[in-house]
Amino acid sequence: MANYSADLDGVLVALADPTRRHVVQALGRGPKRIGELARPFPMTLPSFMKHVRVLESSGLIRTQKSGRVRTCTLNRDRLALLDDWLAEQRSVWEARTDRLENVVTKEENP
Amino acid sequence: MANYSADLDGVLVALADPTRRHVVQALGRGPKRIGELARPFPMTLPSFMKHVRVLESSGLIRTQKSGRVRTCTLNRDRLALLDDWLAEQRSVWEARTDRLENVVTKEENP
DNA sequence: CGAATAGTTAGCCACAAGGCAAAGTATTCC
DNA sequence: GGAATACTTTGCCTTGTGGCTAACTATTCG
Repeated sequence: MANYSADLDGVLVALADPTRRHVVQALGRGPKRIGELARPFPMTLPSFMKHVRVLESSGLIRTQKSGRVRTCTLNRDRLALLDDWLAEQRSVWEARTDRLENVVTKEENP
Repeated sequence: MANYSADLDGVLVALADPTRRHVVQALGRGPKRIGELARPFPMTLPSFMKHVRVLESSGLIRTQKSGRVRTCTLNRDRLALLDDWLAEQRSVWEARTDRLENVVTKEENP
């Protein structure tokens, strides 16, 4: 589990920005170099690089430099953290729904 | 669909904070009044209220005042936006995996 | 070698986010 | 009616985020 909450926090902070979500989506189609990734966005390269670093430090992507080119890859495992959290929430309110149904049942058959 | 991206943005921004995630989790167990919700957190009420407003404007919770008490309720539909986005990502990279498998297959049977 | 390419570093700026204290407004209780 | 309760509003402060320009450091191509 290794600090689930802090990790989840990083992932959510990273995804709470449209540019970064677009990058995640683009990388879903396969690895890309920085320049290629940056092209669609109306911002300078240094600004774009900040987003890349946020994504990298959240663990959502990995990057690797070979020669003068840096290539980015999506790390799908990290998105599972979100799945897990959502599942947890669902389990919380399903438990509650069950309790409510018990109440209703008891009222129906007193 | 009504501006899916902006809505998703609001939801993710709201969830990208541990305090607000805890509130969502607490409300999963049922509606609660502001004071009750705020109690576990080491911050003043005005600060806490800012979080409540962020959650409310993201649509993740609804609030309603009766007398001097404001009650908060979780709006589960909003979490579905996240489910949808995750499903979309999965479909993107599953499509890619399929393409890769085609390549492998072609290489195996040239 | 020299020029073009691909990032990177450094430094700056504006504004949003998250926190506080203090004072204000309804409600509700005695 | 007066005191206690349950938020609300105001105003302020610090830090973090996202963006820019300009200058710098490799690589690679001709």
